[in-house]
Amino acid sequence: MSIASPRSAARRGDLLRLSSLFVRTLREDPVDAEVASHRLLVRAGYIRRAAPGVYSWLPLGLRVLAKVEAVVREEMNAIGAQEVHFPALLPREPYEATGRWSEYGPNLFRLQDRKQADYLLAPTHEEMFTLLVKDLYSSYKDLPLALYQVQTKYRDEARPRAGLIRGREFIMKDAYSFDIDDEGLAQAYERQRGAYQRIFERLGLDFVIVSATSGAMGGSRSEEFLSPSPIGEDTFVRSAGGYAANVEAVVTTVPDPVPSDDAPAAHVEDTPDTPTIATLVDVANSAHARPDRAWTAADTLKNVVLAVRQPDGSRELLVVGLPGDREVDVKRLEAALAPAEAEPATDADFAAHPELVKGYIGPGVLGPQGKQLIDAETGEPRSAIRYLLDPRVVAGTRWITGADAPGKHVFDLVAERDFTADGTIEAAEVRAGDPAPDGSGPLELARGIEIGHIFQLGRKYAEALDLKVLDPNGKQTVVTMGSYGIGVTRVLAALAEAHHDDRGLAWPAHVAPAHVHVVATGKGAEVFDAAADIAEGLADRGVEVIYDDRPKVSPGVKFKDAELFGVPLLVVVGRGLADGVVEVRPRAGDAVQVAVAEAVTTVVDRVEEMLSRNG
RNA sequence: CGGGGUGUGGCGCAGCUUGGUAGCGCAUCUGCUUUGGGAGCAGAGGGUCGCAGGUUCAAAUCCUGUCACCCCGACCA
Repeated sequence: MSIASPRSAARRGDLLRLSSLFVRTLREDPVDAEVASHRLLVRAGYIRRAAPGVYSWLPLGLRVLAKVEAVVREEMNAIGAQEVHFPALLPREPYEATGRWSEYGPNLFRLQDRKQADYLLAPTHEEMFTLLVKDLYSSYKDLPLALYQVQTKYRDEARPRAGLIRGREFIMKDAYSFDIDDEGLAQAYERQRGAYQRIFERLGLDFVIVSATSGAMGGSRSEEFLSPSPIGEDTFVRSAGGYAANVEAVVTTVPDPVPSDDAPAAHVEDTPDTPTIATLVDVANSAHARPDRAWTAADTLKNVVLAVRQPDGSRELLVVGLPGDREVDVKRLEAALAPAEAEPATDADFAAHPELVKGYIGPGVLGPQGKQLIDAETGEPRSAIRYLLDPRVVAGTRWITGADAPGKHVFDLVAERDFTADGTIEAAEVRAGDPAPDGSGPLELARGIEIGHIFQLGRKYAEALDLKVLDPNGKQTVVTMGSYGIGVTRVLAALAEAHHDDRGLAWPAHVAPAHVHVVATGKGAEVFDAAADIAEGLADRGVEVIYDDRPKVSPGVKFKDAELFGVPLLVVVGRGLADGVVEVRPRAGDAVQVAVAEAVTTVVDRVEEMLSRNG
């Protein structure tokens, strides 16, 4: 079904007759479909749900999928990556070796064979790629190497949603690079990055590249490709000056220290019934008003108690201090603490630490200050709770914060002068208007669908699986790897999200299931004959055609179906035939009348023009 | 895993309060009419009412249990 060049006419285009095409459109939205891509792909008969997060592909959907895959393959091949194909069904052992059999947790589909041997449905294939290269290659002369596959992946997502956007079975292109040194890895990464840009450009999909945290996968550099969309699950920031990042990766701009020589000494004040920031600000303004302006939440230092759980299971308390007008962003917090995880402190935690007075916690009992406290009962120094500050709390800044006693707060507590912490942490939420880390202006927040992710894995998997080659000096050297993924089915969904209206899909020409949709309206044989001639003529010239040859179907239904399918160019053969003309109109646009005799030539030109616009 | 909700022909739903012949729209099939924006008339086929147990002369409906699915929050292409 390749998109044959109409010019060459070397190959006949597909001609799909709706009277026999395996498709059924739905007039009503499926009740479980919330987002446009899901709703329209089901209604237009591209996909059908088979199980939660698992979809069957019908002819039209499969055609679009194949086109997306074709673009991905062409660009992968163009940078010298070679296609392989691993099983989706894999034995346990390789995943045991890297620890992922257990680390992946409940998201891994596990099963047993008749001998009770453990298997899994692969969520990703790092292990297999690494082992395959290890099997076959053993010299630096074999490198660099880049391999990829287009494969079905399985993840038992806690909550599949939004149709193809987050499924439990999905198609992913995953590529891996193998290099002898960091420089080689950096080059491989850049090649993949370039290929990704070309892929999404050719597909007609807007995207932003944001720097990302590499998270549990380890590694140094990592970027995500996001398709901006309100229904996206990732929040990212960008500035007018070109900065873009996942919120997890945003580094706070640290203000300059504030001179505090003339700051008043810290003083404790009565602030009864002020366990929250809002009540504290109210009381501060009524009972302890400052002369120049009103107190705001930004004047307060909020201390949030958390429990941090390390991968080895150990657990310790942590207090994060941040301006009272900002919330803790759990994703940023966990990214900052990775691989440890954070959880809320429990009542038992507070019971074990009587110095923590809920609602009135201050730096006085935390971190460096806490180490100086002597436990009244034992006479020993207390075990101080680790205390990390938001980077905005720089030397000289003045705060209202808890005095570690019920109903009391400290005013004019100056950072560095009156208290210090064990360090800083990027845990506060990022807000619109915050400065970009690179000075390129204020940030705006937006949502995006993650359609690709590239990162420099480094040597984690090569070490775990002992992938080494001999270097020029005859020494065993661990190979360094990169990993590059594109969610192919998700890309298709993102395309549908980006290209639709309230009447249906509206595919870019390169991925549409066909180039032209020919509709015959009317009942006379001459209409169908003329439409069939045009459809055949177009196919002969290499154009892919959907031809609505259904008899006894009203024009309204045919138009509605055509709009639902989303083929970019519509040709209507009907009432104009008496005057020797047919209508040619784009999916969204105005119709032009074309003489029947010119129809094929005109449409071929239009198709060529559409296809040459991208890639 | 926490919260909310729903299970009735392929799809969308009513019926349940107050037990008594399973219904409507779309889709499908037949016939006639209709043919430029989801046609009309007439007829037809298709349902273990999620599952199990209980109450009852009688259960889609009441009771108990269970399973599944969907939606909103913590993970990822």
